[in-house]
Amino acid sequence: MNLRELAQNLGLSQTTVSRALNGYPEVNEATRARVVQAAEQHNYRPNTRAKGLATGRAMAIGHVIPMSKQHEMVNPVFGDFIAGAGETYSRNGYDMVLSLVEDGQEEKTYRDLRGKGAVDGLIVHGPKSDDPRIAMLDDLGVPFVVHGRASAVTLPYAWLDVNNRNAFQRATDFLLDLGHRRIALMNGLEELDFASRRRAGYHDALQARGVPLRPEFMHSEEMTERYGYDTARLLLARDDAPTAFLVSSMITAIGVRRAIEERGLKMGRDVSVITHDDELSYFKNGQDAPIFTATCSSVREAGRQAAQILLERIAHPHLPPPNRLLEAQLVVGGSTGPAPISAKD
Amino acid sequence: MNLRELAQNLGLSQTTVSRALNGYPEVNEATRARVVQAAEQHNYRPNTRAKGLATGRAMAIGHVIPMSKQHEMVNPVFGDFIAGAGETYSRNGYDMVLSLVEDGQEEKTYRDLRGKGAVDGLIVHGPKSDDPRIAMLDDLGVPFVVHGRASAVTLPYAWLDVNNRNAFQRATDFLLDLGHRRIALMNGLEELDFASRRRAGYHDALQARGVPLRPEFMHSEEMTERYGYDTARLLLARDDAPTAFLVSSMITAIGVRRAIEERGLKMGRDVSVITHDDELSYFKNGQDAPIFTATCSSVREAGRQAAQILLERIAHPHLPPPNRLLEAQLVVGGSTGPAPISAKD
DNA sequence: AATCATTTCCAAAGCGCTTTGGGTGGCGGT
DNA sequence: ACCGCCACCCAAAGCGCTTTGGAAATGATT
Repeated sequence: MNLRELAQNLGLSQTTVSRALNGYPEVNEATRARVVQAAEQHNYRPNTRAKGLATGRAMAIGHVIPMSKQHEMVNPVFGDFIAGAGETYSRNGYDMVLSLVEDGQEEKTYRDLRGKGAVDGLIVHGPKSDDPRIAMLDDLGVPFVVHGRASAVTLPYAWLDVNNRNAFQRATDFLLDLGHRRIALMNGLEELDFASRRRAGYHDALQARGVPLRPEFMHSEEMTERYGYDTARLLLARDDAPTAFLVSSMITAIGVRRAIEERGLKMGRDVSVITHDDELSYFKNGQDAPIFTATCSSVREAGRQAAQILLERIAHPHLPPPNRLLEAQLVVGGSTGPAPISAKD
Repeated sequence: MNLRELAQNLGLSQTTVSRALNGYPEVNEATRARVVQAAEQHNYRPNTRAKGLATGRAMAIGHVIPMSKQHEMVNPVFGDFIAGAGETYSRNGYDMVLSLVEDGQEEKTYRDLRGKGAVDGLIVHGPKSDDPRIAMLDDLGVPFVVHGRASAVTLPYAWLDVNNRNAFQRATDFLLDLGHRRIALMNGLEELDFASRRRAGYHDALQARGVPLRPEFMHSEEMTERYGYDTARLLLARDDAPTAFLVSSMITAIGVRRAIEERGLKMGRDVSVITHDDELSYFKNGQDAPIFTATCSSVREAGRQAAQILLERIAHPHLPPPNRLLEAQLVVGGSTGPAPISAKD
């Protein structure tokens, strides 16, 4: 059933039917009711492509998901981020189109999506500190919102980010207050902006207390469970093993926990762990008694808000690009405790 | 830059330019080369919506991701499944459109996507045993492929599934061979078809050896880490605690491990665990020395193949719907061992 | 030189919608 | 009775592409 047929059916012109359906005022309410009812009855849905052609809007948002080439890994937070964004989209009649692209090939994909007219706006995932995509998209003139920031990029752009630096600074402070001095940082890949900000927070906290930075305690990799396990295992085998771990992802923290327990140690007593927690749906950190002490920030909520910002940006492209900085909550769980006396130095 | 401008630029008609670009034979190779070069130079991309309108094909595939209402949870396997499917799509020039929908609302979304003409085909995720979507899509006449099966549906439809029953039967046999008799099953939600097939495999293996089924050892929930922990904790506190766990997801198995270790027991010695492993990218079960004994089947590969089947189905809708049954590998890791003597009954 | 088949190109219709720029009829006001 | 004004509706153009049904030019054949 298309518009023409529907109009014929009703003995009205396409114009009138279209206007009735789209809520224009210049159509009799009685007529509108008739039209709406007929549309419903015939299960009429305006063809997106035709509508898009006529209006010049795609009513779709593009998400380009980078995929690490080496590990063929897609970051698990995307699932929840997209779930959040999807809520906002569907409430506003937008579709979501997804492209999974190998690391570094993203530019072409953005250009394509835009060039083809497949999307009205884009969300940029996983920004690097000096991410070239931002300048490119700005240049292309397509509305976009970055999930995260690109510290080295100076031109204004819309972003939504967690205050990673502050979160990790506070977490480090918390460990220092507990008497820990040998604190390992198990970061994500530091080409990614969020990771370098977290490191900065860790740095600042240590330096403020005069605790020297030890490169052998600072690691940076893709945040798999195995990375957590392997690295923690090596570190715990040292004579001067860390008494605390600051970890960038729940999944990696689980690997760390495995290494701790394998060694016959108890997390929270012998070794402390703080992790960042994106509040992934299948990894809820326990609402009543959190397992991990964690810096918490819902990536799903981030998705919702980023999408909202993007839609506003599409509606008002001339407005200055908005920014939103979400603060993470430091939630105390069972994975932290005072540094063991023997380890104090 | 659109086709008209490009044609004007070249002093050719739109027809010729279109044909040159789309590889039709009736255009001089020299002309074609000129056209292709100009298109490249001007960064020309045909407008998808216009193209779609003209051809009647959307060049897009829809994925409707069900989202559990209660837990607001999106199944973590979707990320990897979609990554696999995405590879196939992009190789074939298809886009992927995603809708996240509350459990049970999926039908409307399918209808919408199809009615709007937004997609040429659909992948059905998370089928229930008697899933109404299949009959509906069949009725709508839209090509689709089910990831999994719906046991109670009799009409022929295209699906791709893991042999869950066989996998869990073999896993149970493996545990029985090791002397385990008290084997707990920690299944996913049994309204989902895969879960009921896994239970059937578990049943069959136990009954073949005359081991009675014990309802108190059979659990079925959404596969979170917490579910694994909570349930295993309760079970392990029993006098007749299970000596082995058969778990439906790696994430839940991690919760089980946590409960085991918290009790001061050692996984693989005191308590055995076998889990199904979808080979999620961030949870690789260790390539050298697998942590868990597991029934392995790459959900990413499933995505690739399901997408492939769908594209073939779109190309040849008249062919009988193909099915593909993937066998899971039983990989022996460190989480299983002989049943403790004391526990033999 | 005339005919015919190929090759190469083109004009125009059409995909299903929105939107511009009116038209028509009824009503109140003068 | 006339005018003007709404309220309601319509015909047709246009979005950017593909595709049908030729036409013109070229080369081969008689």
